[in-house]
Amino acid sequence: MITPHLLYEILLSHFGNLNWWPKDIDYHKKEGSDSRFEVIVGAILTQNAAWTNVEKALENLKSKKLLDIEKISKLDIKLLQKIVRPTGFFNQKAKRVKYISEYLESNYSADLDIFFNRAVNRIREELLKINGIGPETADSILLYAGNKPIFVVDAYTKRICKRLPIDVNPTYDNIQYYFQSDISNKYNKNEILKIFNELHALIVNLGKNYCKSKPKCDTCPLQKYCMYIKQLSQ
DNA sequence: GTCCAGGGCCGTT
DNA sequence: AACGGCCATGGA
Repeated sequence: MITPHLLYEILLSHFGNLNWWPKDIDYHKKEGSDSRFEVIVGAILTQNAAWTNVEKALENLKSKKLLDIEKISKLDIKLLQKIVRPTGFFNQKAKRVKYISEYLESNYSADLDIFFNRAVNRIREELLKINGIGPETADSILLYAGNKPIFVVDAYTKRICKRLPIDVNPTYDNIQYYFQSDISNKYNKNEILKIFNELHALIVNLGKNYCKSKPKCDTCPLQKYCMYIKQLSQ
């Protein structure tokens, strides 16, 4: 059996640190700027989209000085659609980015310190009520913008849990609970945040390059643990 | 031309 | 509860 902490060790030794979104807790507030809102917008825009396209949209927002909660909550929806166009599904994504901006503006005076400085479960429930924020987007926001110890499950994680001998029923909540409890039992509290952050990135890297819908098992770092390649050859 | 990327909503079964 | 259609651009 493969356990989450073992999966982390294997992938880390194979891929090394990937350094995705902010790795240290103080990153967001460097030099007076606050990149947490950029992470929130990025989490929505990357829904079923390539990150390179998300970067284009974020760059559009930055160059127009519009990467700001108050500005987006007042922004013309047509203009916002044009700005986020490269990420695909731009009609709904423009709405979704506007919804959460309006929400943060009207309920928290656009103050992310107040928004994030509460019990994790409460923030999560609130996020899930906002149209366009599902479990993965909510958890990405909690982990990568809020620095909360939440593990993000995505389509790759589910696929890998189905193929590898991992003892979990592969639904979102089951996988998340299993990964969080296993990692929490094996590591110190101050390491957990970094590991949740890194493990999600490592899994995406594995899913993108090896454990694809048409997998490349011959060079996969998990080949000797995996049973999927045996299923394929039957 | 085809496939698919760091999902979520909504309607049907 | 689980599944399918839909949303849509851009790079491989």
